[in-house]
Formats: sequence, structure tokens, C-alpha cells
Amino acid sequence: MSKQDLKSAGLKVTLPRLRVLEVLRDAEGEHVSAEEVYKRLLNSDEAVGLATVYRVLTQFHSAGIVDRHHFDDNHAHAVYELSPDEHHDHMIDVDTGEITEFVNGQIEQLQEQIARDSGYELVDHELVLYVRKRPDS
Amino acid sequence: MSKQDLKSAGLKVTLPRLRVLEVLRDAEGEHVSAEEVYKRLLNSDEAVGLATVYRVLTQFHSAGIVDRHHFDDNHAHAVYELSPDEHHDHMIDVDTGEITEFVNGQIEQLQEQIARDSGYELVDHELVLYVRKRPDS
DNA sequence: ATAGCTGCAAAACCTTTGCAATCAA
DNA sequence: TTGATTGCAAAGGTTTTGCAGCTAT
Repeated sequence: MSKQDLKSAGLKVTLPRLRVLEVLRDAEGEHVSAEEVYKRLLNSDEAVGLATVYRVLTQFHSAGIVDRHHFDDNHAHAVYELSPDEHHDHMIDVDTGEITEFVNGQIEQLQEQIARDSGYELVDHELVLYVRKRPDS
Repeated sequence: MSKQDLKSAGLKVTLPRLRVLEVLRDAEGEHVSAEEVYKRLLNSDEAVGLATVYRVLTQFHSAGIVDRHHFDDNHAHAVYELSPDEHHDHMIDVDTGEITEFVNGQIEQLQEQIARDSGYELVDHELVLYVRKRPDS
């Protein structure tokens, strides 16, 4: 239950935080910016200030509740998604901007190994493939 | 020779562009921001306007002359490096900010395969490992 | 000659912050 | 009650853009 997620992160259960969580849950599979979260809340009963959206998303990120990405497409702005149970990576169509998610255990394993071989432990990682539709053969 | 690189990219050979190239070449192994390139040129004979540095770096990036990264560390600014002959990935120490480069053919191959299996061709990719020094065992 | 390039200052953009009022615990 | 949270507006930092003058070809 989401209220519990907030409490265990040391965050008080407030309406704005629940609203942001709600938007993220409804955005399943999408990658939304702070601005986008803000806009989606404007159309609902209880709006939330943009500054608060930014603050809440940052707190969620620190708490491991959401993942943040800086895709090279969206030059400037960060996008967020609820942290998935199973980690996944991203593939972005450079022509359409469409984002596909994928999971590859072998790559995950290799990353662990590379870090270990260099005397590190892997804390996090980000893999993005920029791709283009292959002409039909 | 670098002048030729510019010409084949459809860019006129101008002093500002050569200066930026020079800074990037001298920064071998570093990952420098536009601001940083600008600063390094201030101390030289021929300074270059900050706007021009941004424009030139963007053009170089489009031309494939430089790689651009948005590491999650440098929250805001992008960093650049001359495109290496052999592609490499990055490992960032989350405590110190230190960046290490590495190459792993197996991962490269898997990426190609993932893209192909989804009907895409791989245009580019970005892999960053966020790591922490392992306590000595 | 002329299309492209540059510098400057201003604008655009995303994100953070100060502060007074409000709220959860 | 009281420290945390919020909204607003202002500020901050990076990057882009308009424009008049300059330059490479």
C-alpha cells in the first residue's frame, strides 16, 4: 500500500504526495516529466504546485520510490517512472521518440562483473539504446 | 587532420572551431562542459564567446565529432569528449565523482542483438555504471 | 559576393529556494 | 503543539536565440 511506502521513507502522508503517486501509477509504462505530472493534476480536483511536484519527485527518487532518467532526447528535462520490481533498460526510437523497455539478464550480470573486477560494487546503472526502425528486408 | 574533419562535416574552418577542437584534444580523457571549454579559452590568446562554444559543440555532436553525456551527477550540464575511435562506456564513482572508462565487447554485441531482435538497428547507446569502492575484503 | 559564422545581450527553459501560511502526527 | 510540508513568486543555472557585424570560400 502506498501510504506505507511514504511512511517507511520518513515522509508524511500528505495529499500532494498521494496525488503524485497516483499520477505515476496511472502513467504505467510512460516516462513523465515534473511538468507533465503537474499538468495532469491541474485537470483533477486537487491541484498541486509545481514546486511541490519537483520536491516530491526528488524525495521519491532519494527514497527509491521512483527512477529518474535524463534521456538525451529530452534535452533538458528529467523524466520519472515508478521504480519497477524488476529493473529494466530503455530503447529509444530516435525518429519517433518512442520508448521501449527491455530486460537482459546477461547484460546485468556483465555489468556486475565489470564493476567487481575494478574493485567497485554496482550501485545503479543506466543503459539506453538509441535505435532506428530497420528497413524491411 | 582536424581541418579536414570540419570540412567534411560541412562546417567552415574558423578560428573558434579550431580553438574548441584544441581544448577538447588537450582535455584527453576528461569530460568537459561547455562552460569549462569557454573558461579554458578565456586564458588563451583568442577567447571564444560562450554562445559560440555551445553552438560549436552542438554542431560537432551532430557531425559525430564529439560525444555528449548527461551524467546524473552533473545534474544540469552536459559534458563532452572527442568521439573516440573505439566506443567506450563509463563508470562513475558516486562518492568521488571519478569517471572511469571501459570497453566490453560482449555487452556491445548483446546490445546489437537486442535492437535487431526488436526490428531496430542500433544507432547509438549510452551505458553508465554508478559504482562505489568495495570495502577491502 | 554571399552564405555562413560570431559575439553580445536577452530570452527561454528547467529546477531550486525563501518565506509565510498550513497541515500531519 | 510543532516540525514538516506547501504554494507562490523570485532566483538560479544551463542552453538557445535575435540581430548586427564579420569572415571563409
